[in-house]
Amino acid sequence: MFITDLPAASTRDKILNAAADLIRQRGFGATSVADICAAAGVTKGGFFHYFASKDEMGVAVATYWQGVIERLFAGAPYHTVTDPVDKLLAYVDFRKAILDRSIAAFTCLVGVMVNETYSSHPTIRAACADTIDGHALTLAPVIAEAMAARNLVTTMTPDSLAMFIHGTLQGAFVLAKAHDDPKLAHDCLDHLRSYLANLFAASASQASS
Amino acid sequence: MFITDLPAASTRDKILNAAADLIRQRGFGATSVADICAAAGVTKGGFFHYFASKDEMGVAVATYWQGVIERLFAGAPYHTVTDPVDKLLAYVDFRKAILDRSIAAFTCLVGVMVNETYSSHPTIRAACADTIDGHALTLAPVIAEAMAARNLVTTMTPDSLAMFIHGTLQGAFVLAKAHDDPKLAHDCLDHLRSYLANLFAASASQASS
DNA sequence: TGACTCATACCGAACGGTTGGTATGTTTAG
DNA sequence: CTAAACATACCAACCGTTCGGTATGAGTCA
Repeated sequence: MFITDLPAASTRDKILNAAADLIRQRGFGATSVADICAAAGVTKGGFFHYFASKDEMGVAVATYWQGVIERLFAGAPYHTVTDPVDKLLAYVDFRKAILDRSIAAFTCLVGVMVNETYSSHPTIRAACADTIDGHALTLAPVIAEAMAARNLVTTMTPDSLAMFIHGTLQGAFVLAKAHDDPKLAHDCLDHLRSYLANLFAASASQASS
Repeated sequence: MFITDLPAASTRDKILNAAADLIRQRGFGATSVADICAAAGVTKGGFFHYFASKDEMGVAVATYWQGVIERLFAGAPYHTVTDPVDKLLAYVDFRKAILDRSIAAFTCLVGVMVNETYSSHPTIRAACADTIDGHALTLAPVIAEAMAARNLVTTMTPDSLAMFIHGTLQGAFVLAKAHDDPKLAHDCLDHLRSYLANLFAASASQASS
């Protein structure tokens, strides 16, 4: 979604919301602080009252973004699914459902930012990494449960699969942007779903106990 | 690789090489034409002799990049593999082998550019899409062969799987950048490999004729 | 051969606009 | 009254772009 649409509590949040939306459309370097101020309904004085520099604000949005997606996924239906494998698939289904918005609205902020900053702005890069991990690794426990439930014997770790899922998501976003069409992303998630389904279904036959 | 290391035939290519390397590190918006000129050993006058604007040069690099990866993959060992399934897996192995360079050196130019330009520079976006498709869809025929060879019955199309593979690659790059560590990318490609292996192995049992 | 023309390749100073950032207010809340 | 929360005005640096210029070389004609 466009988080600008949400009611923003503080001025700081208003700035962060506007920045996140603009950066997702144009990237970090191409959005000026003047643009952000205009979108947030604040002047530069207000901006630099809360952030010492544009870069510092960059790490702030990356961190802020973690809270945004936390709220977005908190009420998602996959949480009510009991079987861990089904819950994992329901997570993918939820991500698919989100794709029914405009590209700029379902795309990942930190995925965009990290491309521009990973070598020149280490602090922003680190904040992006934390945000990605913070959400991605919430899947690790349900993956671990799923492995146990299906007696999956493998060298693969739950963390690694959780990161793969989110890597695939990031890649799906890139393809959708390149073609200006969410269909590519849908197809990618279908493949991801089928990978997960096969992974846990195949081992189900060799499960016993 | 850093394509700047390659011997550049023309001045135009020198500019394009320098631009590609810089953009992969900092992004399109953050690399100035002055930076590009300095890296290419050309002055601004020379730059604008070949390109009417920075944007026009953006679509030029995106197109130029297609030739670069064509040359990179032309001599890759996976071409000599005869069995289509093995060839597909060998392709993934080759992509894994490439990850043994610095992040800026194995990362995808158009994947970076499309993030910053998909909504504001339609022509650059389109050029990026063409470049991605141009390489990704070279896998479609071998996937089609693999499906035929293993009697795979599915609604999935070769094109869709080819795009999924490259979506996964793009996502792997994002994760590697976020953590400043190619290990994440390696893990992603391992999962991708296992998806492909299972996909074509599972149907082998139900293959006959 | 040599003078003249013309096109291409490239240089580098300069321009107007924009950028991130600052210095200095003025307003508001406690 | 004080301090935080903003607004206004402004600056130096940098941005993409322009443009007058030069160097080189190929083509033409006598």
